[in-house]
Amino acid sequence: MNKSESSNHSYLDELNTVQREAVLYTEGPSLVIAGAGSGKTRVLTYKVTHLLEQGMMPWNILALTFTNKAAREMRERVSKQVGATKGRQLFMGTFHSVFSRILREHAEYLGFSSNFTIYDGTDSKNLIKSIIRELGLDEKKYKPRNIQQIISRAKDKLISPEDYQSNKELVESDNKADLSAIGEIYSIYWNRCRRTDVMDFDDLLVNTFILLNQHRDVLDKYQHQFQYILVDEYQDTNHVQHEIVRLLAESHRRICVVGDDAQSIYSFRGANVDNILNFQSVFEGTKLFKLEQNYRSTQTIVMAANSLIEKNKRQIHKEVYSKNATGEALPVIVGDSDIDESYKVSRRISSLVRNEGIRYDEIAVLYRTNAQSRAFEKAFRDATIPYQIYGGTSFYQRAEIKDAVAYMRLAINPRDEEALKRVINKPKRAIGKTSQDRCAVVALTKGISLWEVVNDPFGYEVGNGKAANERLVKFSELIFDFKESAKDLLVDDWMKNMFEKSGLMAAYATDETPEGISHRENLEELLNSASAFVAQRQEYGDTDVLLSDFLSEISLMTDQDQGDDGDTDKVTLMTIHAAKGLEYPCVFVVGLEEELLPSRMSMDTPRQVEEERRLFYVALTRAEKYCFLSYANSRFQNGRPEFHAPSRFLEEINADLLNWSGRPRGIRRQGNQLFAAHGEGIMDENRGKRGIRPNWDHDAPERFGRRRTTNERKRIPDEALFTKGLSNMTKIPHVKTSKVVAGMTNSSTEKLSSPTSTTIHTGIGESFELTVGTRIRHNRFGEGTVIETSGEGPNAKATIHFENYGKKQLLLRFARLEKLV
DNA sequence: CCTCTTAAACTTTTT
DNA sequence: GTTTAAGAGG
Repeated sequence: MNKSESSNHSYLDELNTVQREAVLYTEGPSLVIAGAGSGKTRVLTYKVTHLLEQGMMPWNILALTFTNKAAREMRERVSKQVGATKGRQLFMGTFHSVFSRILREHAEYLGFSSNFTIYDGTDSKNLIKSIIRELGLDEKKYKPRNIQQIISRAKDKLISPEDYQSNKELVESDNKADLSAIGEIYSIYWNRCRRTDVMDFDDLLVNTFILLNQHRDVLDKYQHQFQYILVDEYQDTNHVQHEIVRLLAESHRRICVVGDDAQSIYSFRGANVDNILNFQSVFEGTKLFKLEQNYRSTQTIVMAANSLIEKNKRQIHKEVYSKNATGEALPVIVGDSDIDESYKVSRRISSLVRNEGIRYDEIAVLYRTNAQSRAFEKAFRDATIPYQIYGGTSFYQRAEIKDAVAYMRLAINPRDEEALKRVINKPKRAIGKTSQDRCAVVALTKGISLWEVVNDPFGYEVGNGKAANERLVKFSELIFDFKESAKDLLVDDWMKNMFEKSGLMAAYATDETPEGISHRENLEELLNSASAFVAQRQEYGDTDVLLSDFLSEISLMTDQDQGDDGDTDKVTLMTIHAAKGLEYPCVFVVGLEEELLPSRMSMDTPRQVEEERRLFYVALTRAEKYCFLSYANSRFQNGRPEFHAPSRFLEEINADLLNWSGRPRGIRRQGNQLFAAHGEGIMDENRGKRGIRPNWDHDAPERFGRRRTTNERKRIPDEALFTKGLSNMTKIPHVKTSKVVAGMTNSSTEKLSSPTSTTIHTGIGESFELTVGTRIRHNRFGEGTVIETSGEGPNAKATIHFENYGKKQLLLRFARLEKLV
């Protein structure tokens, strides 16, 4: 599809008729309904390019997305067309990041400082929790998470605490639920945030709305500045986002929103499909463009997805079609258990790689809940399939990083209570719960911030002993020092200083446990990222790169935004939500069972089920060539195996488009020892659990594409891994995937070659020895080499150098190691 | 005031 | 099965 880029308007040749019309229409409001895989991003980026070529200045274009990643990618693609300078000047980002910029600029209008703190979900939940406690309410009844959700929904709908408490329906329904204090909690939460110069994620939107709605001059400024507005994924906007967009665009009405109602999957977070369904009536005279040709998937996949989604009632009618290859019916894989499912999928993947020439990085496994990843991780490790997981705990969620960030936040805004509580006694300063509680009580009764009390515990007569108060003063002086130095030190220098003076690094300095080492490394990584940030900003001529700059940058980062892990050849595992907007040649949609997809939490109302159906639709339409579906007859959930029927959505797909047969042809025909060996691994895995045996007859697709010849097979990218596995099998078959289940003994006398070696006994009568130089694999740290062994029996330890995590000492009793050969 | 042990909740999705 | 939080004991 890519043509030469010599001509200025070459990009128009790369568009079909509707796409081109959508790009060229810039006079009034437009709505682009973009079916899955219909070139939505292409339209958006070319539209920006087109506006720039018409002579519009980049800073006059506002483009809003939902993820930093989407914004970054769009900017990159536009930059390729118009150059990096213009690309950089575009006003492009997530709702939250763009609005936080605007808010910092005009914070004083709202009674905030320009350095206000942004609370993440955990912070706001903790604050709500303390408020519930302060009010003497029962935490079992007022579940912080639940209350947080209710407050968040209220904010989405622009319901202020006053509105909330004077709204009869809300008050009544809360009373009925015996949760009559919610309004009060909301009100206290709201005021506490203001008093401590804090905004949560919702506030970034709500306060932007208030700013624009109540301050005509500010609204004028931005209406004038943003001469054209583009919004991506409009189906995922909530009410307040919609209202802000409406305000910004109402004067010139040069706005283009793009989205697909069939892919609306965030209503649990307040997204309202009505925003896109009613867009034409909000902006009268809106031009509607429907992108219906799918360029991504085979005809079969598109038809399967269509047959599913047409079961939804509320939607904008469209007919997505594909002119790609017909493709094959979607194979359905049935597992006896969740474990069996994962092994069948893993074998199918191995087969695709070996026989179809598919690379690992062309494959994605999509599931409803993160918890489902575990079984696949295990199966992939056993089959030596490289993989990476999207989501999970992000860098910024790690305890030591949160500690460091808390110090950073305190230095910018000492009134930040959550940060203060987090590090006031970290590392240990002998400021215990009692001292803290006394301060909190004084702050509460006097209506001042915790920080003020900590600052002057003597003056406020906190009630602590002299020594305790002195420790508080010492801490406040430390923070004050950080605050001062943050004004002129470069972030990375500041951070180095903070690590030392706070004692954060020292706390881990002598800790030689793997955890301690990892904490140090993470802190160093944070420092590195600060240095990189400084370097990058300085490249653009910014000389003073201060803590406040860095902090506002990372406050809106999420796990989605990092660790693309390079372009390594790995299978990707992620939730369906995380997969939105992505595409893969080969997709496995797994766990297609009732109460999982649809989720048990979302099957009460038709509306919820429709959203679950859309979720499945999103999953299906990620696939380009191959789309496998799978479910398990039983699954470990809540500690016990549960049995669920196959998902109703499977039956909703046109039966002709599914392939249930799954007769094996691949395995035996290949006559490959490697596979058989993996089979043993599977049996070992299942033995003693539920007596599950691998069922060979269900593996391997009926027939998928053309088989590779032997010669072709030799050229596949992952040859090295393949042969490694083979030689593995021929040499020490039974040891390959042996797991450490029981303890181990020191058997140094037996080994002549190495004075220190440790035998690991596995639970199934096998054992292997750990000697210096042994290659092993660890659950979390990946592959590594044994450098040293020590200790005996239950205290046996090994020092191992991991390729990705460096040197770590592991207590073998706990470390589940696999030996690699 | 700190640390270790035990208990509980948790698993739907996230800017 | 995991991780985080509360409680007891030192």
